[in-house]
Amino acid sequence: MISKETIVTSADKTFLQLRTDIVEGIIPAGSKLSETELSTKYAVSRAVIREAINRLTSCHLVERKANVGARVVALSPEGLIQLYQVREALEGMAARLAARYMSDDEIADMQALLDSHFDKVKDSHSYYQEAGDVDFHYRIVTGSKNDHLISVLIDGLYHLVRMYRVQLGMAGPRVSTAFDEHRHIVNAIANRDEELAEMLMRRHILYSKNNIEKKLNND
Amino acid sequence: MISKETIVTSADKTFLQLRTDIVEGIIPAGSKLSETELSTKYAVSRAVIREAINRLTSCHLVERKANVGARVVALSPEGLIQLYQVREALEGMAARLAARYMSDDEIADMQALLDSHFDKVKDSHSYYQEAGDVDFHYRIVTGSKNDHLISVLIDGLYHLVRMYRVQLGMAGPRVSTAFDEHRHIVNAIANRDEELAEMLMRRHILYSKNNIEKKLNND
DNA sequence: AACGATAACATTGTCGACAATTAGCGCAAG
DNA sequence: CTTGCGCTAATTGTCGACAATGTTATCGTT
Repeated sequence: MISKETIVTSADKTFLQLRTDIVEGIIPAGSKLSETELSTKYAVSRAVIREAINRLTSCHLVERKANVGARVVALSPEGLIQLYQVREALEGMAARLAARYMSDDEIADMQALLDSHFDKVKDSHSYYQEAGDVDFHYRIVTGSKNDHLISVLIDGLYHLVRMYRVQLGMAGPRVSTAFDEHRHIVNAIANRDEELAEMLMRRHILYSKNNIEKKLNND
Repeated sequence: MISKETIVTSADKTFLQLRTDIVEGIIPAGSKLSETELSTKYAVSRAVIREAINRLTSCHLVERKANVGARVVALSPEGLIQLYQVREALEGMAARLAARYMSDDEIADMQALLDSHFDKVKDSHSYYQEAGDVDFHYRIVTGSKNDHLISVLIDGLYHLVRMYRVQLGMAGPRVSTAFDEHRHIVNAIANRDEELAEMLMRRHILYSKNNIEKKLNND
């Protein structure tokens, strides 16, 4: 995971900049990444561009072929499905481990977060609160205390998820139902019921996938 | 995943060399990786060493701090537990997807593989057949047809697993029991029973973890 | 006109040098 | 004796140039 203190080198900044530009679609999906071009555009040497691209490659945001170049990944229905398959496995396990390892204080904090989220949802009814959703999943993942889960999800998959959300323009509705699911998951964690926590999280992600697929087919 | 055709650049070779040297313990766990030192040792420029180290960082085989340097990861009981937690989630899902997506031919091949493995185990009784075990898990993972699962496991976690196996000197016994578990998993996949396949794979990995933990405590 | 070889171009891979940052050491002050 | 400051040495970060590879356009042949 990358905190603000770790952003020190020029390569760090360029990596983050490039990543948001790709996720937000400023650099289109599937487009070629020319090293020389980017180095002039971002005003850094080719070496730092190369390092940034290599890091993006390990996030699966770009693909690179030797002696040919790097391209931003292409978004596809199959890619989305595969992404959610992995999310289901990993976040399910994260919920299980969160039920095992989160401290009572952390759980209380998460419940408070959910309450404040509820107030916002209650007021502006149809407004999709992405930040709240993201916050919730972050807490579960970090609550697992598992470094692999944390890095794979937070440094890797979540950015891809966001890329799909932004570029295929899916900002739910599914607010109130998703909120109830969050509530149930937190309750299971508070009860230290690992089995149920994992099961509910997997269902939650499955529903989310089905919802997105439905939207994909209707367009 | 890296096939033989993709090993073309000097950085590729150096990366692979460094990786095996780390996994096999030739470069000790926890030791510092000096760029200049390695560049003379492997007879390449510092740039390719840096690229190799960066790739190893995304495999979680080394950790890097800005302006300080890179160290080989330290092996710890907690690290091993976390590793197997992720394996359980990912390989469980891989088995589920293998039951869904593997072709009948692929399944038949895997059954044949298991038969040949059985013959070898039957003859030399106490011999731990790591290659067979690795082969089996590879087939399941690739059978999932999920690029994320494939790359995270085969390019990443498996090398860490092997590093623990080699350096903590755990070459099972657990041959015959593990073999039976493999057989059951393949049967579930052949029956297209996703639920059972996932469950059996998760149990299989849990048992394996418990077995290793037991050996760790006895030393 | 179509195809293949070849040469010119553009892009990536590799290298050595310089700049920036950190770690270690010695010295002085409290 | 301990602590804090500053300097030196070593390591990492960044850069521009050169080498190797891939791509494209041109030209000649069939």
